[in-house]
Amino acid sequence: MNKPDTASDRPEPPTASRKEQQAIVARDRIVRAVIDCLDEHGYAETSINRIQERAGISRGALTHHFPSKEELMVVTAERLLQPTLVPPRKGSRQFATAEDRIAAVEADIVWMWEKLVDTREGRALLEILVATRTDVALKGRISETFVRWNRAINDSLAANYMLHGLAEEEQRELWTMCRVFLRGLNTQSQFEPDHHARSALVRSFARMIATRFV
Amino acid sequence: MNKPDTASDRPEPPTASRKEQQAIVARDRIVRAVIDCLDEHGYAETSINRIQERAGISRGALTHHFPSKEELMVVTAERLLQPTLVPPRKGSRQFATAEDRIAAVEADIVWMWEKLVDTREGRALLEILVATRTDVALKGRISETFVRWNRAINDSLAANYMLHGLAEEEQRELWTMCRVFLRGLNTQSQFEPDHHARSALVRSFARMIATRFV
DNA sequence: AGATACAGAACGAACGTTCTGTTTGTCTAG
DNA sequence: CTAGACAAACAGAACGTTCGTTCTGTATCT
Repeated sequence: MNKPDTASDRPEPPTASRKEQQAIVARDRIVRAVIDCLDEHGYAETSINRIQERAGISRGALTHHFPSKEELMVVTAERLLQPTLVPPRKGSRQFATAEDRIAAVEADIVWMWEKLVDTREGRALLEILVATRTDVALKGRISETFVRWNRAINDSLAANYMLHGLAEEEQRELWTMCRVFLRGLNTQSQFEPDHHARSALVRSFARMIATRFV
Repeated sequence: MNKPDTASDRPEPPTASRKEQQAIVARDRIVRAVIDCLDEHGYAETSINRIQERAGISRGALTHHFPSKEELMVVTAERLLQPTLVPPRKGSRQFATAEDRIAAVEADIVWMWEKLVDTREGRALLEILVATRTDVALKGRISETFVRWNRAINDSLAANYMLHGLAEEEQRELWTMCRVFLRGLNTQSQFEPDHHARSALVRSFARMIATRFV
């Protein structure tokens, strides 16, 4: 994306020209509209018409930036995955006591639920995820992205909480369980409409997982 | 499916007439086709045309038994939920030692994954579940069914493993975590295509949960 | 006879894509 | 500095297809 410009000579900064900036803004509006539509209406009811209407742009502009619906979903999926790679708290951390570590892990799991999963973006991603399972064209385009993301976030999380007494493989497994659980929780509202009950479930689960970090 | 006919005489059993039986068979074929389509093509691509083709019946027959697509999904959802209410092993159980109970819980969680969740039916249910989140008409028809099912299965599971040393509320919470986790695992194949790795994750999770049953 | 099971044509609406214009920055020759 | 060619950004009509529903008609069982 960005050129690795050295500081020395920079006649042209990575400044986007007016036209480029215009395009970036438009694409952003569109992707934002896709996310909103996926959250509010689900994958099956997220049509080009609806996206166009939501984004407040013309049909021509939409098809200009995204020639096909598949392209739209691929870009949106990548946009949704990208910010979740940032670790909950910046930098690697040192913990004085085991309790400190447990409390930190527990808090971060709750944070993931509230800020990453139980959000418009989290629900939109789930819609794409479920749709990708059966859409071969979509799968061919983004399945590799999903796999890479999975590895990246595993490494990122493990590095942040690295514990010498516990096998690295087991720590990765625990974090994977977290992601799987939180994703499943996004469908639990059908069975348990009470939002507070689901929050309590997250906390219980977080505590259970955290205590496994010896 | 099969009548439990005893060989002797049965003058007026709840025997369905020929026409009724015909209808039952047809409806069954259709629901079966819906489940297959949901598993193979997802909710968005499960059209009336496809269902009709898959079931091998005419358009008229389909609309006769199910006047609308919504009706089709409601009936299918109920059909999918019903068998999962059966406890993994019949009858209430007594456990001599704590290890026995742990092993039993662990085995049953793996059983749930293999026989209920990681199946055509499990994936089809997930499709309906996700679609129901945003489809208000569908939600209005079956959301109550989902809530009732959740209560029923909670009671069923808790009754089967009732442990006096552990608060009932906590046991229900653990079983809920199981269902949420397994449901989430059905979307994990996008990130972790290796089926064996997911099986290993189920076993690790099952062991973790089981050991919580003190 | 009358209801039920089935068959298939016909419906308008909405889908995603493709196409032809029009406007608007960008870049370059003079 | 500017005229003008050119490409990108945008607008919207039109495409053929498929969607779910409605309908008229026929066969079969009660």
